[in-house]
Amino acid sequence: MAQKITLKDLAQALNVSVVTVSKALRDHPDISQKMKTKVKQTAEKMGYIPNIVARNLSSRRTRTIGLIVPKIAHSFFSSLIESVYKYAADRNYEIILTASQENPEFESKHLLTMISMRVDGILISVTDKTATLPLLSVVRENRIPLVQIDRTLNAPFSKVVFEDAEGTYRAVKHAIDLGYRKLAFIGGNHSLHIARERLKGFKKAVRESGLPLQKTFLVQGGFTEADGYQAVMRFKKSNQLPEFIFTATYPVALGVVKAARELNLKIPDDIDLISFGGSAFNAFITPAISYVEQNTKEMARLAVEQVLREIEANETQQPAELRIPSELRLKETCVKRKDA
Amino acid sequence: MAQKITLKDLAQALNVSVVTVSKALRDHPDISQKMKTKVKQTAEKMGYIPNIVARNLSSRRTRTIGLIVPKIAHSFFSSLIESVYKYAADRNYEIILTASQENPEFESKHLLTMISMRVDGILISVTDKTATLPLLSVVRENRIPLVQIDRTLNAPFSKVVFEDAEGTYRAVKHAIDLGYRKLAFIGGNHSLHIARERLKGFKKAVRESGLPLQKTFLVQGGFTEADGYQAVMRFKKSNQLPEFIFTATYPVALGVVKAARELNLKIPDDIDLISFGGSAFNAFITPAISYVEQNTKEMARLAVEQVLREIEANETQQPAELRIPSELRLKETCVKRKDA
DNA sequence: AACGATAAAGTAAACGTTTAAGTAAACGGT
DNA sequence: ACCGTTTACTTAAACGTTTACTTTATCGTT
Repeated sequence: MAQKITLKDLAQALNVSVVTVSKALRDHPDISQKMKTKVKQTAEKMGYIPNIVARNLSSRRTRTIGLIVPKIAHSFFSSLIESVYKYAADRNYEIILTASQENPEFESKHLLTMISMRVDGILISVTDKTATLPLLSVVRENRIPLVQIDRTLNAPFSKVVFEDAEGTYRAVKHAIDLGYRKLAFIGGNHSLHIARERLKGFKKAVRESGLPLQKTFLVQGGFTEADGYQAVMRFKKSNQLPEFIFTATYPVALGVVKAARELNLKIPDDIDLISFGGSAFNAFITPAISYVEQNTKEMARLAVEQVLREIEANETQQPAELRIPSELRLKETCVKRKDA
Repeated sequence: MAQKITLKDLAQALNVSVVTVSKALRDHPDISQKMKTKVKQTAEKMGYIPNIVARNLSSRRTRTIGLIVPKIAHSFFSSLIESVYKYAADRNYEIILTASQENPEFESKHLLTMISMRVDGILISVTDKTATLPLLSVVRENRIPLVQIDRTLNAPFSKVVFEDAEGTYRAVKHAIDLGYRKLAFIGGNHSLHIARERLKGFKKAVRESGLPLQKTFLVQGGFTEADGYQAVMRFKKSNQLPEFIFTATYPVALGVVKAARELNLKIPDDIDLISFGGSAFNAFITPAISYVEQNTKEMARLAVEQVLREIEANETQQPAELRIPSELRLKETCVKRKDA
């Protein structure tokens, strides 16, 4: 077999029109059962493989969803991605994945590529530095359904988020109940909803307990291991160590662990810790970090469902905001009373 | 802006032909500098976004590489994927990623989808159960460049692999030098090159030392945490515990750790361990597992380069086999003499 | 026996590009 | 002044589908 078989080749072999073949293969009601089986048989026999590119151009849809995430090799995102793929596959959609590498420039470039590729919808979780995303207006103008996941901006698109404030509040309250008084928060860029919400939950818990909010203990930065590491190192330098740290992500928590080891601070005895989000590896880490659970599977499910709902609705919908409860999972940090 | 701007719209606005616009935007030498800037300006002004689907159909190439892996949320694969994306981006290629979920059926389905999408080339790392991949003949007939990565089959396509036998050999030899005598190997399906090679390296080290090869200590299975866990549990049940285990992957090693904890066996004192492949989290795990390093970045680089070489060559090439040295990284397992 | 309805096909056009093959004007060398 | 080249553009066709519309034959009703 030298050349690719096309509908035309099948049509010639069967002595029918191209459209008949096309319809037969798609089980269109126009075609008789007899013809359908005949067409399908010869398609099989001749090794016909449909050209999806041509189909996409002709039908003006691609059955494809673009997925833009900041990182792939990252426990939260890799499991989120995995689940998005699964739910999309269930609905017969393909996923085009790109990683912005926490770089807003790449992010914009990839978003443009997605539009160029004519994806039917977009799922995006922005970088930890993204303040605005000007291309969103292009997305809007072209009426491409877009759903923001977890790391969201203040923009008129649907969102799927965790109960960030509530989850953080409960975790910090738990720490206060254990007797901690010097509480720190290591979080992210304030243009992101999750950074603001998690901080809000933190502040609420502290205020409610009548404790002071120490400015130097509220760290604003990125969401990476390096951010956690640097924050602790700065605490140390200024000779002001907190008793408890809430980290806005699991990688930040690992950075804290790393810094603590280098500084010879014992966790949980010298510094205790809870993070927003866990990891498949957490059970193997000593001490296993207590965390606010992020149900990535559920998040993926809701996001895929929402974007497909918007794709399949003909008119533009009101943006939805879907919230996933986040429960505290106590492991080996933050489990005993400070003075025990 | 209601409708998408096309080349035709630009051509009308500029009063030139569609082809002139197309060529101008692509910096084709046919077009004068003056016209190029004029076209580009109005394209910018009118918010033109190229339709990649139409381009792909017309040009019969997609500048896209299909990447099929068994798993995404897996330390080895997620970093491999991340690097593949980077190197592809450097060369202006897009990646279409799918995960077979260690399921050969999905794998075949995805491979067919890739062909349907007319990717220019394919990178594949097969599942831990794949024995043959019949669609490879279709890939061959259609002259689609395909490069196998890490988990390879015996098929006439280029491969990028680690020095599996050598790396394993050195690790096991190291264990023997430390005084271990009861050595086990937990590996994968023998239809995979890496399973055979790693086992070969293991056997070579054992034989060279004049030690016996115990059949019950050579476990053939999958590459997951569950496989490692079950293997140890079976060792225990048969009352035959090895002193040292070499695991063919890092997840298998984690399974061993998990089983050891449940059985109250101390690592490295009761059972010692080296795995093929590490993880970004390894430094946080106690004890940090010693491992044979897999340089995923280099593997990705070679794979992307090789597939692009084959894409850009007009005729079919002789399959290449690229091998990446694998060094032993000693961490906290397998570092002290057995009788110390 | 005539009629509209239905079933099962076919024809024409379109999707938005690129590639290949012209064409007309300007240019340069002898 | 002539002719071959080069420059800068245009025209025509193709990529492989799908969608919208049309045609023809068949069938059950009255």
